[in-house]
Amino acid sequence: MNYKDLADLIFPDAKDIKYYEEKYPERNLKEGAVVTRIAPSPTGVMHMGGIYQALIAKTVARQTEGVFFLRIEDTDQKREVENGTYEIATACETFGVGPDEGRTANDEDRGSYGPYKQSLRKEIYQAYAKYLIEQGKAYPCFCTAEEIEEMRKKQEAAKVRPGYYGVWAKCRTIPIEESMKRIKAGEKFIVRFKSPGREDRKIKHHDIIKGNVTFPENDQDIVIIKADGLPTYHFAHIVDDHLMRTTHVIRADEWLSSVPLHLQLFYEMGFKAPKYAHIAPIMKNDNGNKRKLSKRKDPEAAASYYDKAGIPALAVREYLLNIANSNFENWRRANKDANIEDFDFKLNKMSVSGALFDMVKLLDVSKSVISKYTAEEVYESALNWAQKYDEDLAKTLENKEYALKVFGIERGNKKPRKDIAKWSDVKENIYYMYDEKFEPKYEYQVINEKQDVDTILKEYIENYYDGNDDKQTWFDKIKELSGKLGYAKEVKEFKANPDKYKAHVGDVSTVLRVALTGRTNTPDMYEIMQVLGKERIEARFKLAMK
RNA sequence: GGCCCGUUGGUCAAGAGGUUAAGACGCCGCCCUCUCAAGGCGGAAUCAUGGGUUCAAUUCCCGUACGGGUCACCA
Repeated sequence: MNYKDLADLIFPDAKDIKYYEEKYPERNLKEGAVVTRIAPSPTGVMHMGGIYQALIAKTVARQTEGVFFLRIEDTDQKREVENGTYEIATACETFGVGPDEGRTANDEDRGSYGPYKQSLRKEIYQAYAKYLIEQGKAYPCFCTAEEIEEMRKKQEAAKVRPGYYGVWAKCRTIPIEESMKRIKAGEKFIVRFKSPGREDRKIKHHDIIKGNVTFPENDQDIVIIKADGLPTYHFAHIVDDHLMRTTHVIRADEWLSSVPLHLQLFYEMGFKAPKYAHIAPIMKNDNGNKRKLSKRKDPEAAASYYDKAGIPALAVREYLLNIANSNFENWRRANKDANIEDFDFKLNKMSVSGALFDMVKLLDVSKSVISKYTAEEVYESALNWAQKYDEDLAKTLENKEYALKVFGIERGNKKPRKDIAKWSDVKENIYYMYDEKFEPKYEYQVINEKQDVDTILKEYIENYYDGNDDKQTWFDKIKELSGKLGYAKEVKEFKANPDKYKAHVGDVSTVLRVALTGRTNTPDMYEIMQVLGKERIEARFKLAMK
């Protein structure tokens, strides 16, 4: 009786690992190409942190002409949620961080290193577990949950480290014959890794982001195959990232402390370990306390939140890049029109500690991003968003030709407008340009007497407005009108001699603006008038004079 | 609690043994201007703390406090 017999008894049908080693050969990539991945669990909606991770992993892969893939980690079937894979895959696509290969939204594989869903890889894990058992590096453990619990209590009472290690690892020393007998008798078991580590020895590790860290060696005989035959995260990570030929594991820093275990596992399997980059999570200020964005407590943790709000995916990516590499914004100022793909992202420039999520800044980034859009792009994006989330807006936008004119106001020139931060802002920004949506609100600030207002409006439309005027002429006429009615033609002139005039040209303009749009703040009034046309201007003035 | 990691304005942060300690968001003021959004200019605001090492420490070392992570048949 030897380890081989034990291994055969436990996994009689498992293939030799050579089969998989040959099936998933080294990737044929150019020198220095990086293979990265995201490996989320389908346990609910996609988290912002997941998008962040995906963006970073994808960026690094792209920079080196490598590969970025998506693997679904569904080894905990209790926590799995329906449509989990779909949620993850579509969120990646909508935020522009879709993988080169991996599991797709319709639960299929794309790429030749699959399956990319762990529950479908059961036999692979078992083959590798068998390989370990054959070498005496893993063993069956018959301890029940109750026994483990009892052991933990004893350890607590004795004030020693909890866990399954050293003398506490009861099943580690069971003779092969006995193990086999118990298995044949139908006793339940799981498979544990036989750790060669010693807690009193240190292991040094260089993390790309965290830098040099020193840990005690792992000495825990962790579970590698659970009662349901599926692997634990640790074991799946080793097998998958080896077989999928991942070169850089970029993951949340909650994993940092299991690096000693992972390194040990890679070593004992005879695999080359990947490089690690542990990302600090995105935080939130919760009543003065900094904590991780929480899927459960924070609506803004869900990736879908940003889609619903109408923040462009590009803005989200820019903001995230901002958090990731703080020199991004300096680069952005120097390269205003450059593609974010051209930014030289550096993993090792990422912050070691988590950044507080700053919605205000995101919105500022978003404003800049949208300001660079053409009217056509604004239209398409806004319409797209409206069709998903705002029927009324979508209907309003049906007339594309007109909508393009509206979105074209102060856009496309050197200093484009920066007033839309998210598509849900659009309504408020354009509705007054639609007669059926226009809601008059006649609050004229300085010039308030109805008679004065009416005179301005009447005079202007009858004797001054001409749709063919260029902007300068157009404004000169408003000045002229102002002068005629006893208002200062220049604001400065008014300020110098406030007693000489009733008001100034700015106030006259305000009257026109309010009558026209129902608001005191609008984009350039000349352009607004151009879009509305004389008839509609007149109609609105008449309404105001009623 | 053990083990890891961290702490520069309100926020994101650059930075180096000697600096007027970058820049961005936000805030305030001014300018521009027909009003806003912008844009331009300027302002307030930061090296957690105690002890070393040093001619010199925010930067290096040790302690303290605070924050984060982790200690599962969850990932």
